[in-house]
Amino acid sequence: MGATKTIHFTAEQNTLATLSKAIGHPARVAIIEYLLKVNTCICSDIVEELPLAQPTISQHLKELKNAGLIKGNVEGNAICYCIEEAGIEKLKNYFADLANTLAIQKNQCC
Amino acid sequence: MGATKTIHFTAEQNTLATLSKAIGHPARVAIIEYLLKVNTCICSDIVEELPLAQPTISQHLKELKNAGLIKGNVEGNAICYCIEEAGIEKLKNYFADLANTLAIQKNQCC
DNA sequence: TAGTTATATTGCAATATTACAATAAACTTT
DNA sequence: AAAGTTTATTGTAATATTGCAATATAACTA
Repeated sequence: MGATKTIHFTAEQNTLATLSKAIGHPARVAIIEYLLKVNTCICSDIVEELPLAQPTISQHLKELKNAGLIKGNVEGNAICYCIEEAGIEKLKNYFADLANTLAIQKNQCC
Repeated sequence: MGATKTIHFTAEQNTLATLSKAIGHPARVAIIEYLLKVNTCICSDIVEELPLAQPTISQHLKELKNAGLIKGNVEGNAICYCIEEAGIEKLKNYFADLANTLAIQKNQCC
């Protein structure tokens, strides 16, 4: 055993889990925040910015890309990464709905 | 190596990563959604609901509790679990702010 | 073309996560 | 008290993640 039993859950549940998991690491939070800060999308000065080795950051970028939270365009010999709005939007909406439903129910428990 | 280098990141980044990581598993998404659905907070009929063994679910509940996404009250020999609004609220706000900043910047890249 | 720059891949070690059977702990009911 | 119910813990196996050095790949520059 040891592998997540994705088959048993809905596509929506798996999608949200994948997105959340992708942000579930401080380095990846830092990458997203850096991309947001520099606005104009920057390649890997991120390596300069974070206390991690280049291969490690490359790996984190790959995970964020796979999850649909960032996208990358080749630009000369560099790669221009930036935030993929759709992914952030999904997370925003999910938690907004969740919080909203909770508020309506007035959390009448415990 | 292999352990996350939490020390190098801000408390906010680590907090968000912890919260996100906690939802980063479909079973835990399913648990949150079940707790939301039944409203009145239910103990572990969750075991009946999910295709996972009782110890596995107990473990997932523990992680959600540690992350601050659910809370549990002892009620006789059972435990009444329910959603911890504060945790959901943090996630909601974070992603709302993120999406908002993105919208303002018009995502002018790539 | 040789050198430089930017990024990805590979291989590996350390650690964490996921899942479950078996068992324990704590309370309820009979 | 004995039996049942509910949840947590322990131990263990399988798998995944994190991180990096070394190396590869690709494009640009001189």
